[in-house]
Amino acid sequence: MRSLNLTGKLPIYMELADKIEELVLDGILEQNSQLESVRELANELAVNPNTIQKAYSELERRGVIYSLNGKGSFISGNIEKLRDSKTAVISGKLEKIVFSLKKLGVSKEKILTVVDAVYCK
Amino acid sequence: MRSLNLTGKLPIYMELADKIEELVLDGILEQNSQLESVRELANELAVNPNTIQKAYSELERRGVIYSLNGKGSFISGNIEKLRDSKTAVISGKLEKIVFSLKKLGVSKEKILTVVDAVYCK
Amino acid sequence: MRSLNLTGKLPIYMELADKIEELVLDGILEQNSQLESVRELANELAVNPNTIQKAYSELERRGVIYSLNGKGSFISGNIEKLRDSKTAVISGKLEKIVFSLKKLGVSKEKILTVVDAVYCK
Amino acid sequence: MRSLNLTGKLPIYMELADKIEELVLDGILEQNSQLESVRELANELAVNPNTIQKAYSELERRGVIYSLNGKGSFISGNIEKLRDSKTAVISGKLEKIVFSLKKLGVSKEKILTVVDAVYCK
DNA sequence: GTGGTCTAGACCACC
DNA sequence: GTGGTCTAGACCACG
Repeated sequence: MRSLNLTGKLPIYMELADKIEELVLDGILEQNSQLESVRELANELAVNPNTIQKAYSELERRGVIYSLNGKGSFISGNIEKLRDSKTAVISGKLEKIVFSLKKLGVSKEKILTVVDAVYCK
Repeated sequence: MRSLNLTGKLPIYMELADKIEELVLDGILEQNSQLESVRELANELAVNPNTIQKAYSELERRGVIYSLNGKGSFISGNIEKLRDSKTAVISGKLEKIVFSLKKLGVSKEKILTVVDAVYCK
Repeated sequence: MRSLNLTGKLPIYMELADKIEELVLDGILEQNSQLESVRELANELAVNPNTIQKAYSELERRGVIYSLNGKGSFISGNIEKLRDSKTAVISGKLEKIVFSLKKLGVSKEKILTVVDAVYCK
Repeated sequence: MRSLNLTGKLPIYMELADKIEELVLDGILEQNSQLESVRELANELAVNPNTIQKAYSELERRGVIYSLNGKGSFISGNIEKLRDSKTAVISGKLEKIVFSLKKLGVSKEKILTVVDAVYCK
């Protein structure tokens, strides 16, 4: 049985949604492939089906998955658009972070060092 | 009367604490100077005193302020340490952000462009 | 093999019924001609026979087709009446839509422009 | 005690959300005014609080209301944008409707008559 | 079997 | 007091 690795900072359904979204964006879950059913996953993770349902609803809202009544839930076939919008969001966060560091007196070179480090890892 | 400029994403006491911390780190509130009393500030901001109290507690926990029983709350005299720890925290966030962007297929050059843009602003 | 072009907003049996009704009203399926059997169509569309059955029931309910026990299902011979009732239904929807737009502050002229555009297309 | 006037076509939480949105767009509920609490409304309408919660979540997602933890839920202060997007959606529906009527052989003049009738009402 | 809705009742952080 | 999350268990339409 897989477990959830909860951070506890976010509600369960949100962490689950984020995790699945990440798997999709990383290409680990293939486009149009079927997800586990609400009940299956609820059973596996020892979580209430309603919570899984909420996670799936959130993912559908984000366009990460689509659900067919009576058939199941499936990974979206339109991931590029998703990836673009997510990139835009995270770039926004990057700007804020860099701005904060600048205000704290961190030099540009120091930041570039961090960026380099991550990219060489 | 000053107002709060709530973003609504965080609890009020947290936003208030963040704001005060920022004022301290920016040098606008001087070291060892006295903060307004809980009741004064609550009155000014039209906020429940409990909320102010919680914000002050949060700031004390972070080491941004210290409280003297019966005298009031004061800005910490050791801001450098504060600035360092905050820098460390934000650098950690920076790493995560950069890692996410790398996974999304964003090139290092694109990131450097964003960093440059912020530093030239 | 024909496929379904599912929109996903409606249940499959409903989308199928709508599509067949449209073919009838457009005169593509001729009056009193025989429809494919439930099993044939289910096979062609790779859909559960129950779903086809339900679509046919829906069409019979609407008066679009009629079924003869042991012989099969046939397009209704009285399409004009059908067209009239459908026109009435859609006109009702039109009224609601126009009323909504009026309440939203859209001028009559703006609506007429839209109507014109569709009719000149 | 107010009642719900359920149509039964949509889930309760959706009908409720639609109804409240309508009241907001009609200007009956004023901007930034406070809504009844989840529990109050649940009690009034004899519906489970979770259902009301879901309706409020839906409205927040649409930008019709905003919720402050521990304070309550409030009508959005930015209704114009809402009205515009809703107008766009309904205009799209109008096009589809008009197109259907055209295909059914309804003349443009007949449609204009209906539009006139609504606007003179 | 599937997703989705609803109820009942508990718990939490926040104000 | 408030909104929000979660569990447990039931019911429905759909395929």
